[in-house]
Amino acid sequence: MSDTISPPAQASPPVPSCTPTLPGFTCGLDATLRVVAGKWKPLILYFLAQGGPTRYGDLRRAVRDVSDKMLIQQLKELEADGLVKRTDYKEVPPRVDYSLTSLGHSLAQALVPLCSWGTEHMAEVSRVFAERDAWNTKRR
Amino acid sequence: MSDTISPPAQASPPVPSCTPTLPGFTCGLDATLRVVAGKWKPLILYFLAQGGPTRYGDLRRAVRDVSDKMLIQQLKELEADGLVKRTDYKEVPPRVDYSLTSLGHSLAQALVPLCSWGTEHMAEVSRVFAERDAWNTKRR
DNA sequence: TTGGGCACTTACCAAAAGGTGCATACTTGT
DNA sequence: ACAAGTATGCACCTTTTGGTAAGTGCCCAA
Repeated sequence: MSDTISPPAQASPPVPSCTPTLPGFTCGLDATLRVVAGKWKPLILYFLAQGGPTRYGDLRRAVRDVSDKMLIQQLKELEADGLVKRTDYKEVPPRVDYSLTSLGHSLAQALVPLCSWGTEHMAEVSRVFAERDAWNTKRR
Repeated sequence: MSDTISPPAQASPPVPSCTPTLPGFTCGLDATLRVVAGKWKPLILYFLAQGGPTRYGDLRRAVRDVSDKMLIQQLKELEADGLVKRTDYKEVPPRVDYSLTSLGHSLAQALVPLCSWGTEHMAEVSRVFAERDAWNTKRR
């Protein structure tokens, strides 16, 4: 047919196709993204993946810049999505801790390459963002 | 997975720590997320990773449900971030196509595990979302 | 001559996401 | 007595995000 079959002009292996399996999701990637969408979710997940069960206050201090409202909200969603487990010790000064479920753990694993990518290419990303921000602030 | 070396509650510690390397980013994961944030970006990236250079109209039709405004906007950002390359053929009926840069390709690779995760756990995710949506629509 | 496709651009709006700050009920430390 | 810490809840508000609809300039087909 067409002569345009100059194979992988790019050395990298082809990305496997993302087949739509269930209604409501265009593909697996889509499904994943809905679950990790949220400013702090991946960071929470990743943080929990590194340590064991973590108390709310510790989490709060670890994920700096997060507000109570946001942290609680995202934790609740993660819990509802079956990614984290909340343990309430019903004690007098409240004591609660959060840990990953096995599902949460598996997701955290899947995040590793993203994290690596970011680490490897952080310089480029940083530069690009600096430019964009500079341009934005100049314009505004 | 790691074999059963799980004496403590902390089972598998294969998640490497995400070290803050540059100012402005808490970690590599953070950096990555800023670049792929956006409702359509991962899908665009993933789609471009599967085929070669793609014309705007084709992309538009492929990523169904995306509006012109959104597609253009996200493409522009991806281009500004050095992930996609835009080629304008300056022809009479406009002809433009988009392809991934090597940086874009590497990011697409990093997305593969996320895609797989979603595919593998789509049933769980789907169920959880159905519940949540049902609950929301009842409440509203 | 009208209509459609191409690759956008713009103006306007609704919804969602996220932030601030106060309140709770109880305890411990000063 | 009072402040501070604990883990949240809630009301209010701003910012960000995404969607709709229209328009642009050009060409080709009917």
